[in-house]
Amino acid sequence: MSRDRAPVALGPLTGPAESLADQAVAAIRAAVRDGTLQAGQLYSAYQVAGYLGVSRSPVREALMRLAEAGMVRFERNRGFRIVVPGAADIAEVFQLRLLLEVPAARRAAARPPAGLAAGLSAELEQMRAAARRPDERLFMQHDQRLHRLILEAAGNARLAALVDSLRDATRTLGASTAGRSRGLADIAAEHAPVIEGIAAGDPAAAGRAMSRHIARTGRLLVAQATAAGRPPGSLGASPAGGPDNGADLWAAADLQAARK
Amino acid sequence: MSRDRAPVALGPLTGPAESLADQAVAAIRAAVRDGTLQAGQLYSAYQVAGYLGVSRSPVREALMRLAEAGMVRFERNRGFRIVVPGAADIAEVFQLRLLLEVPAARRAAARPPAGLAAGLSAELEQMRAAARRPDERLFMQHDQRLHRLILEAAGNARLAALVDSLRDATRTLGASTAGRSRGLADIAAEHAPVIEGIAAGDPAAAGRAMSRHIARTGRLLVAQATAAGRPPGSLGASPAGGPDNGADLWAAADLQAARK
DNA sequence: CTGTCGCATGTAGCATGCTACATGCAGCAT
DNA sequence: ATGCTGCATGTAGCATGCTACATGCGACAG
Repeated sequence: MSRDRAPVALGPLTGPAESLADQAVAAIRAAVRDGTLQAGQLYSAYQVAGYLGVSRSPVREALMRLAEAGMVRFERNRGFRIVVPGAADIAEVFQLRLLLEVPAARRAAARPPAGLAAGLSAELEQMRAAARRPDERLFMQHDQRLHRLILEAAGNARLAALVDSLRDATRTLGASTAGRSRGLADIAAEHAPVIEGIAAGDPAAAGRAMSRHIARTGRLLVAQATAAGRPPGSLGASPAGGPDNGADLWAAADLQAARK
Repeated sequence: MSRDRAPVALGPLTGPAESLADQAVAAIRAAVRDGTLQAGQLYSAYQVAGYLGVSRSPVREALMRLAEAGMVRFERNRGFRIVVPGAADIAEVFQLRLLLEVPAARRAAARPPAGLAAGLSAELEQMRAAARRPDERLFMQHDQRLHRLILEAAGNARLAALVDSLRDATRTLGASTAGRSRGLADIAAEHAPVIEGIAAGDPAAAGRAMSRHIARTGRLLVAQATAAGRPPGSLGASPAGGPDNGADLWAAADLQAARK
């Protein structure tokens, strides 16, 4: 090493921490949120590329990632479509979220990192504020952040990433549920006992509360999808499924059995 | 509709059910299994494309999917590397498998589809046969099939796909554990109580057996990765992790708590 | 002998060209 | 009128061209 040289401490620049494909993913997610890309409608990677001012490659890559998450679906030589998850899809996603997020909440309560409870309370407060406006987009944003804090506290990065991916599959549902805005405050309230359980270091309570919250949300969305059928005319991919669709989120029942 | 025409019933050809990218994924997985692509070594999409006789596009796509599963890692402007999972990675994967496969086993036992028990027994027999040879590759193949049968029986397609993806991340470990071939019969034996539990329609027993099996495997691999350090000189990406690495697969302990 | 620099080499990432194919619609036979 | 057929249109998927950059190595200054 050289002798005298001003020691410079610079972040390694992180490189292009955000490749065009990453940006495209974010842009498409945003476009779906605000309705620029409507669910059920057929689009092409061509137009999206032009719309974003980049070539088709990164757009295609972004779409493929989202397709793997179940948010979009490719139709060979036709285009791609924003997927409206059917009741069966919603049930699957929420079954998985139960399996993953409930233990995460327990873990977070058992070994809460410093400052976790404070961060959670802050997010909850933001959710309540957003519910009062009401601003559903903002609400969902803080909801996601709250859940993410818990998942990260569980200390398993893959778990957090997985749940993020699962949320993508049901992302179209949040914005499309008009008239449900009245329930935002209720949804926020469901998070309170989770936070209390974590703050109190009570894994069982935190897990129970999280289980209730997710199961309730899942049941509501499944029922909504089942009842509404296909209101606008979009076709929700409902592969198989059968009549006992969702099986009332068997994981919830499964957890009950395990807790016996 | 026309009047008289022989009604022909042909499968819709499934289209190119196997795109080049899909084939590339399979080929790369196989190459990793049989050592054509060595873990820790640096390769490029260029050479793989030539090796497979296709262009870089589908190869890149395949690599990106595998990267998302954690099997390979891209290094900007350098190439890609078959990831040797560190102890922390292994712990994460097996935590998740516990969270997902244990409930799946319970569900399969609670609602066993027709013929499931028979199929499971057949796979187990194949595993035993492979253990006697011993043929580790064949063994692992039937092991995966057995697990997949259970996951599919749980009736959640995403769950099955997820676990498949998780297996990719630890795929390099199976073939590299020389001298462990003696334990193949033991591993096969661990599956027996799972099958019995499912056949008997006893969810609790099936779940317990599956939990033991996965936790044991995970602990073994974590210990192996921790002890061996880095034998050949390959660098296993061990981001953070700390000393309490793996935390003995907290999910296992978490399940104990839940079963209280 | 040691540390630094410049260059050749090779890659990921992005842009763009090319092909087979799925669909919609007009024209035609019936 | 009605159902089939051929073609124009537009897309996914694959192949290929292009650029910035990360690294290894050898020349060279100190």
